[in-house]
Amino acid sequence: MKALLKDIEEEILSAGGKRSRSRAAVMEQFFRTRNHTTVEELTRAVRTRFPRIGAVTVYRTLKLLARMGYATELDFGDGARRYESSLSSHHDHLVCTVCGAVIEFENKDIEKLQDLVTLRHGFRPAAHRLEIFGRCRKCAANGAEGRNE
Amino acid sequence: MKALLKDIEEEILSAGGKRSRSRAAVMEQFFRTRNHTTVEELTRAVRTRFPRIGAVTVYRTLKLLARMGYATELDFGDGARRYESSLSSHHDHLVCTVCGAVIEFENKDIEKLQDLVTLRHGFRPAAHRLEIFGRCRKCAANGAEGRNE
DNA sequence: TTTGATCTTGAAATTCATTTTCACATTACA
DNA sequence: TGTAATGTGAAAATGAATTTCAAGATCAAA
Ligand SMILES: [Mn+2]
Ligand SMILES: [Mn+2]
Ligand SMILES: [Zn+2]
Ligand SMILES: [Zn+2]
Repeated sequence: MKALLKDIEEEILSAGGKRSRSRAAVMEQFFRTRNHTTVEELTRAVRTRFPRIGAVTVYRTLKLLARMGYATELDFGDGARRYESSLSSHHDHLVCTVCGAVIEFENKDIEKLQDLVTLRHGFRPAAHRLEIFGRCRKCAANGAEGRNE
Repeated sequence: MKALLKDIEEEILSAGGKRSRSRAAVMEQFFRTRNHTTVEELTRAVRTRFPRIGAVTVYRTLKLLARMGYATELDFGDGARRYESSLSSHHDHLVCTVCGAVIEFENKDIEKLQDLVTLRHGFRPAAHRLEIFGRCRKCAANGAEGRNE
């Protein structure tokens, strides 16, 4: 984690960037915070310790991390872009439309079938996303209704 | 197609709505137009014949069709919501990040594996989306680069 | 038909996430 | 240090989508 931040800083430096305390604070908070966070959430979290850091810097830092491959941009269709660290291996998501819970899963068989599909179409895949929306176990039991019902 | 529009009108009526020429024009254009269209595109198309129809009506009509189950909202991550008729059977998409081409595919095996995944998590799926981004055959041959490279 | 309650429309205003701008601060490096 | 480049944060701008509202259309009951 300490090493990770150091690596990223080095990479920024060798790309002509400079170090910055604000950015370091945002990055540290990001890798520490729960996954699938929004800019707004992360900004609030960072500000408890560094009240002067603006949301713009959070936007910029997350975009930078995404460009560098250390973060992945997500969109669960609720109006706010979400980010997750790309250190954990690739996975897809079950999104509960009632309580917002996000369950991660990984399924090699699905991925293999995807490769077959793209191959069949002469398509060179670069990325994919699979999101399944519905009710999590708890919310299904409650009989609660989601945001689209 | 004529019958479809009639059905939708009836359904709107019996739900307490009223007929409207503008909405009828938008709906007809929508089911006639190419798939995966944006509000902006559809508005332009409708306006060639009914110049007084505003974009707001197109927004409203598409939202209505989506709510009624006749249209599906899509998001290919390029900033504009897209819609497609939900009359054709369920399918997922390969999206070329170079030329914007969209290839539809359907894979029952993938869907079955998805059901296994949700079952395993006690998750009640209501909808899902699977999008694979990359280069279509033509753009891959060209060696062209996409919007994220 | 006329009436009047209700729905629909389109322009303008608003919202909201994100991006851009810009003056000032910070950093790297000689 | 000096200085050229990058980074910051507040405010302004952007842009898609939604809301508001006054005027227009539709429908069922008289
Ligand atoms: Mn995740
Ligand atoms: Mn499609
Ligand atoms: Zn839930
Ligand atoms: Zn292409």
